[in-house]
Parts: sequence; C-alpha cells; structure tokens
Amino acid sequence: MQRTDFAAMTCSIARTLDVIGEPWSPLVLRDVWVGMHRFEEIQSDLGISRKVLTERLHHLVAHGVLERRPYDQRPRYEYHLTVKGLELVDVLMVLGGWGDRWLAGEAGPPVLHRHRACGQISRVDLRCDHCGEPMHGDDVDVLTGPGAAAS
Amino acid sequence: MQRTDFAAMTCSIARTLDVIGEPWSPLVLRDVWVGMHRFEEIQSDLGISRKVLTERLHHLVAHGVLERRPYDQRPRYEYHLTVKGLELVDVLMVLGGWGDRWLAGEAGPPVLHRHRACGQISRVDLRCDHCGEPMHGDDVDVLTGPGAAAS
DNA sequence: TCAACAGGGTTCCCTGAAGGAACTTTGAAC
DNA sequence: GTTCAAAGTTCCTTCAGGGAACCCTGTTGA
Repeated sequence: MQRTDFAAMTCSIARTLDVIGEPWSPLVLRDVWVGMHRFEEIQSDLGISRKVLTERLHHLVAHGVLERRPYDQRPRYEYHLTVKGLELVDVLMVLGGWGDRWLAGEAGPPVLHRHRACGQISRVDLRCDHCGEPMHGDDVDVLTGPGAAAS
Repeated sequence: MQRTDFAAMTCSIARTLDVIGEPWSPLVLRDVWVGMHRFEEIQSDLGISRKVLTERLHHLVAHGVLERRPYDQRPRYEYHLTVKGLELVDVLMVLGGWGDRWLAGEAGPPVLHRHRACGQISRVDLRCDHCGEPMHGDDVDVLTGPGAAAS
C-alpha cells in the first residue's frame, strides 16, 4: 500500500487531515492568516524548504483553502485565505489555545488575540450551537450519522 | 538539519503540532476518545502499521496526553485520555466540524454529536470567553504576547 | 508438562517524503 | 544588455512510514 489515503476514510477528522494534516500545512495557513501572503515571506518566516512550501501551497490551493492571486505583470503571486480557508482558522485558534494553556510555561503565550467585538484579550470557548452551554469532549455522545459507511 | 523541531518554535500552534502533529496521532486520539483503549482495537480500526502505532502511543504518553494502564496480570495495557488529552479533543471536534461542513458532501456527516446537557444533535461554536459573541479568524487582532521571543 | 493462544509489541527491508543547496525563469529597472 | 528579485524546480541525501514476520509473557487446557 502507498502512504495511507486519509481522504478515503469515512471520518471527517481524517478527511480534514488530508487537507491540512501534512507537516507544515497548519503553519503555512497561520502565516497567511496573520498577513504573510508571499512565497518568500512565508519561506523565510518558517524556515521551510522551498520545495515543500511549493507543494503545500499548491495542495492548499487545489483544495480551495487558499487562493493564488497575481499582483504584478511579472509572474508574482500572493496567497489569500478563501472562505473555506478562513473557517479552518477556527482549528488553528483552538490548537493554539491548547498550546497556550499546556505548553507555554512561565513565559506565557507568544501571541494574544484581541476580540474586535468587545476589545478584550480573549480566548476561544467551545459552546453548543443549540443551548449555548459549554461543549467539550466529555459533554457529548458520538452517534452514527447519515454519511456513515453503508456496508 | 534534522526533521524540523516544532517544539522549539515560539508559537503555540507549532508546539501543539509537536505533540499531535505527526501523521495518525489525531486519529489515534479520536479512537481513544470514542472508547477504543487497546492496541489491537486501535490498530485494526485504523489499519495503521504496528510500528507506527507503538511510536505514536509512546509519544502521546510521554507528553501526558494519554495514560498507559495495566489491566491484567499479563503485560496488557489500556490507553486512556488524561485531562490534558481530553482538552485536545476540542481540537478534534473543530477539525471534524470543518470536515462535516466542507467535505462530507451529499451523504452528510459520518458521525453526529449529541450534547448531553441539552439532548440535541449539535455542532460546536466558537465564542469569545469575555463577551460570549462569536469569535472566528477574522474577528480578532493578533498581538504580541508575554512569551514572544526575547531577541 | 508442554503446546497453543492472544495481546502488545520489535525487527527487518523497501519506498517515499523532508531538508538543503544550487539552478532556472520571468519581466522590470538601471 | 546586465542586474535584480520573486517564485519556483531539480538533484541528492537522509529519515520515517508501510508491511510482514518474528518475539515475549503469562494463561488455558489436553
């Protein structure tokens, strides 16, 4: 067998990992999110190999997470988040929140998020979209959905 | 240079990826979350190579995300989520939510989550922990925090 | 008393992907 | 017409995943 194909699994987590699960992809997305739109910027910020960055950017564009826009007569391009990509930033915020809480240590978090609606330095909080109460791993029962394997 | 060391980066996303960013790790975590606690169960559910599963389980235990418990006189072990690991399930729920929304297609989501507090089939929603309003990628300003690189 | 068994791994080889450096292409500006 | 800078591409080496076979431990049962 080849390297396992996560996209073929009947699991939304595995399918999402097929899009952003490769090494570096989440960090590329983060850079684009915080305003780095060009190849050279991202490459020198992350220290990623140019070859791998090329592959990741193309993969993210192919999956509709990033959009590649020319910004010059010369062959120069910028990468921007699509709506689909912007929603992936939710994942990054939760991922970063866990790192802030469990891995940042004495020094505290490297970055802070200011919520523009209220002006406060805030953290994200997971809530149930029905009742608005907190909703975490042990607050839910996992049931079979319509898209479960037919066999 | 070796394979890049994400743990050394001044970024909570990168540090979290050092813990669960390797291929298969999130799926291993999901399996444990939904009640698969034993090596053979997880191995046959995922179709992961035994070698890689061994490495991932040890890595997750070493980082305090899973706990390895004997359950027999014989050398038999079960893996359970720690508190630290349970909080990582937040990431999985958001990751899966994105897959449900963007990748599930006609068939609909493979699994559903029932929120025990209200009994409804629900999705998670990201909210500001100060004001309770929605908080997503373009609702925040990213600022330098106390743990930013000193240099 | 010793063979079979089952869970939880190790060990081996093969292939494919990441790292790193050097090279290429395109059009603009000097 | 040479230089420049952005955005790749190519090549080589090393390391990690896939897969199959093997091992180790204690229990059962003939």
